[in-house]
Amino acid sequence: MRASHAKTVSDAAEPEISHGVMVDELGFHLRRAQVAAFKQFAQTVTQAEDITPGLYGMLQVIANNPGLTQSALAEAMEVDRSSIVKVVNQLEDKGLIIRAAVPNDRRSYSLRMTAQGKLSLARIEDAVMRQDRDFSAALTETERGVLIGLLKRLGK
Amino acid sequence: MRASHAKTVSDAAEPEISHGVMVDELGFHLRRAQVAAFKQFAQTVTQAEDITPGLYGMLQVIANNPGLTQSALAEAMEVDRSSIVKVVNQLEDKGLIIRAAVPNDRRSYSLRMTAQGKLSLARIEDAVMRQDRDFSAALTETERGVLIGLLKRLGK
DNA sequence: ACTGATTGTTTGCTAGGTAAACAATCTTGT
DNA sequence: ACAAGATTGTTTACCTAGCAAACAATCAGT
Repeated sequence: MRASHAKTVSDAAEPEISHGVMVDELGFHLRRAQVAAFKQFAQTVTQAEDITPGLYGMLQVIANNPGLTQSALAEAMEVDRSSIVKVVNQLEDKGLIIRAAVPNDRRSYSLRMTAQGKLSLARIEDAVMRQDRDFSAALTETERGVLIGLLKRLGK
Repeated sequence: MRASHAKTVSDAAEPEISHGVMVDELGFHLRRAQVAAFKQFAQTVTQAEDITPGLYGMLQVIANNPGLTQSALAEAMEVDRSSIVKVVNQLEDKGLIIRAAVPNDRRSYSLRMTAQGKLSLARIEDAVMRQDRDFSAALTETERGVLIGLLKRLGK
């Protein structure tokens, strides 16, 4: 039984690809949705504000936990300490944050938003909010809430 | 108002990191859930069957659309044609699929499962199903269905 | 038979992450 | 007080997964 060469029936150029049992897998749909969200983010927020989802997340954590150290940030974002370095470099190069000295510890840096960083984040937040709403435009407000609620309960 | 140095109140070592407005963003929770799913997949399926989520997806599409070409696979998976090459190489090296000749087109390959590939996929599917259920163990069957249904409607 | 499109591949690039080693610095046990 | 050990940020090397462009081989249409 051949699945290809369906063009004898109709000249519909659509592929009609089957995904088998994956349509019942949560992980599959999770990945699909996430990739789609990422792409849309890139085409809107990244385009306009030159910030990636990762950088945005870091920025929010810094903004909401002023003075935290790089190690704390790494732990909060669940990435390696060494991964943080280039991220912080980028944000500092953009003038959004600073590495401030920590009074009683000359090893670590205290991460803080700059004035410009706060202004930029406000603008970025706007763009992100718009994108986020756009992305879930097919859902009602209630459904959106349900979805977030369910996502929160995943993964132990 | 300082957010840090809470250790004067109690010696709870917990970080208590705030994520600000991100807790209301769908994209944030989507990413979190997906990363968690990926990690759990790596610790179970990849561990036991030496297959990544990406490879598994490819394998399913090949299994369910036998004879499709690399370009068709690329389009189905929404990745570049050139990205497919190493994936197909890996799957072929593992003996799971073969690049078969296409009768009237010497340019393209017809991708098909090997006998061993079919056996392996059956085992892998089992592991994936278990992982997928495990990952959503906190949800009822109904909730799981609702979640998948909502995810399907996202993204344009 | 030419022209143009398609297919698979290679090469070079990027983003994001890990792991190990390291110097500087802090902390702790005795 | 101080040696031993732990932490912090950094660098380096490595890995995966993706894109983009160039390319030879091959096919399709006129």
